[in-house]
Amino acid sequence: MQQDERGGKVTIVDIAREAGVSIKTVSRVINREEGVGEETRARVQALVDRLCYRPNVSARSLSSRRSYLIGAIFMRVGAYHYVGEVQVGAMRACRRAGYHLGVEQVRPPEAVGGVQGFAEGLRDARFDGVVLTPPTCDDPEVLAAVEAAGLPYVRIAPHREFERSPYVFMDDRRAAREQTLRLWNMGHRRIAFIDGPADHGSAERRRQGYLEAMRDRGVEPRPEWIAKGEFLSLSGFNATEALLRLKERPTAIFAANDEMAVGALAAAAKNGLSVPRDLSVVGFDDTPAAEAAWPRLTTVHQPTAEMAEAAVEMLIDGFGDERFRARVTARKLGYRLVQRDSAAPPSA
Amino acid sequence: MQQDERGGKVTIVDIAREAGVSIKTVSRVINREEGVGEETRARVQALVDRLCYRPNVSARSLSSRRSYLIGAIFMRVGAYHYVGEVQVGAMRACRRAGYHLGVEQVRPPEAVGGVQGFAEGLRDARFDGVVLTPPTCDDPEVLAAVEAAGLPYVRIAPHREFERSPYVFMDDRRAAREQTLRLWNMGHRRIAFIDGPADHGSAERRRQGYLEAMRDRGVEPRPEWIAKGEFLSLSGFNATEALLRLKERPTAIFAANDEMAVGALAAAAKNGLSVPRDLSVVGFDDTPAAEAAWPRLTTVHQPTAEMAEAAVEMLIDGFGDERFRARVTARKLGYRLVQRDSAAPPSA
DNA sequence: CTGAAAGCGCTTACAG
DNA sequence: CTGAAAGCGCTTACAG
Repeated sequence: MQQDERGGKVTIVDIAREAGVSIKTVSRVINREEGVGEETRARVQALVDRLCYRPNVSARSLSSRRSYLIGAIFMRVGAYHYVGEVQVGAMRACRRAGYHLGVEQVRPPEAVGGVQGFAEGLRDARFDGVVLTPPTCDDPEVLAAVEAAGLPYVRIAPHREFERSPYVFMDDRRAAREQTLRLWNMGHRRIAFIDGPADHGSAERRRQGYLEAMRDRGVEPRPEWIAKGEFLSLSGFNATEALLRLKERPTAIFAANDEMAVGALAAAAKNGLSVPRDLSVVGFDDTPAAEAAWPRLTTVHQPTAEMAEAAVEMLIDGFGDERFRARVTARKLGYRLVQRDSAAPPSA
Repeated sequence: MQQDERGGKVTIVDIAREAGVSIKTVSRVINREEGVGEETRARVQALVDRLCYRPNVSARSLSSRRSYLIGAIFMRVGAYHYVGEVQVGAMRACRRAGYHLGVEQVRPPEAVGGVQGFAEGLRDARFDGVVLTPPTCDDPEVLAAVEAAGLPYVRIAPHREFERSPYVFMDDRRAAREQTLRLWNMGHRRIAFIDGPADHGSAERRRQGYLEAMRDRGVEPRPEWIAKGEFLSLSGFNATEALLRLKERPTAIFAANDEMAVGALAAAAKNGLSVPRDLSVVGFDDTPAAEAAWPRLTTVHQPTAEMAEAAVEMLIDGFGDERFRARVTARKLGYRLVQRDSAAPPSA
């Protein structure tokens, strides 16, 4: 029982010797392969349990050419709540399949180094595959680096080149359309939109949904109703201040994400407007901030963790498949309108 | 140049053959070991560059017993902005040293599975060492699991057993004391405190700093001035509503973190109070939410990314050292009071 | 300054 | 149903 004490030192050879079988048979048992006698299997398994045997992952990786490591790729890891949600979902799927999760960051275009450092890191990160989160999923340099490294990948919510890889998505455009119509149906006619950053496809899709809804109702939104935003709360604040300075104020503001909607709430407070009485504000994503805001934010629930979970699942499922890249697949997850307290019919 | 095209297929043997040296010499060059002739080194290095040779990490791990993987351990990955900041700092340190970052989650005590699943995952996550973030850094079961796995570890902001491992910290108590005195010096006397969850040592240290400051000034805070909180915005909201219902309202609220302070701001708005005119609110951490709140939040800057960076550095530096656990070290990082707009002298 | 040998702990490919 | 052999691509320990 010395092996026990030296922790992790037990090898397949020890088990084989004790069980009186070859290492190949032990290998079969731990990998749950077929074709092992019932009695043999039980004897080996008992030894494995008793000696707390754990396969050495590096050895397994070396001979099988698999690392059992999945990479999640982010830009701006520190900035968004999104990152944590993605990791929660990705870890769920990893754990189920015996994989582990690694994290890599692509420096944003404005930073020095940029994609260069990422490409180098990717080579010795030894991932079996990676999941690309927005906006890296639409970045040509990132895609080129991942493909050059020969890594299978699944994209989360890509905006372009849908044939280029499997991906997971939800219908942002349709959700934004419904979100807009909800305001319309309350009686709002001057509905403004706070846009997201140019490199985030979701912002564009949500803007399109907004435009589509308005046009469906016969209204061409004025250019000044669409304010620039950066998906950060402060940008929502500034955008709202600008919107409130218009001669004909909007009666409702649709922010392309919750963070900006929270900023909009703050700007309303600063300007002495009571939400939703004087101004309706709605968001998108349904982050914890939406629930915690005052008034609580009417928004759209995006199943972020579930999307990441599905992406990792697709990735792992595809590992058996030679033609992974060719076998184009997509998984669509549903959204849900969340009705809270920040939107109401316009007064007067 | 066939090897080039098959990407990553170039091995140390290929380089050795081309260079006319042994694989051991190639190994020396790629690991920058001493004792290689200048000309030999140059010749080998040129080949490495030309053939885009990258060492196979699994092979290296198997023979050297190092994975070049660092694990960051979290509880509630999805909940806090903190998680992203830690990862940013940890990745900085990893990248400098040629390491990569993996993420593991400990299910909170309330979840099924709990530490059990974590301990198992840890065994085949093959980390060379881990960084424990609050509150995992004070969880006896987590510490036991990490030590049982034989992993070196560094804790971030632990609350107990400082001799048990190296750690990184900042002086929460002192910072909270200063934060409280800042309110005192503005003229506030009824200063309330919103506490954090019981398993977060930082909440306790901040509460102690608050109490210390008040007692220094000869005031024993009434029990009802200390409200329960969970570090989440909604709990700050609820705590503030309760505080505002007291017969003798506090004139200032110190929330143990920014998220709760933002919730406090929302509760003030709901109750028709203008901050800071009718109520001062201050936070702790200096997250992006603090800058984005309205009014912008007066808070304390905690160098989260830097603390994580330092922790990973200490971990990697210690790998050479046999007596890592024995060589107790700690690194202290500084905080910074951040003056914004949510605190002012009490009116009247 | 350089190298030959052994070995890390598994899986693959094949044989029976 | 089971096993012997080879090999994955490096580093370690040793020799000269």
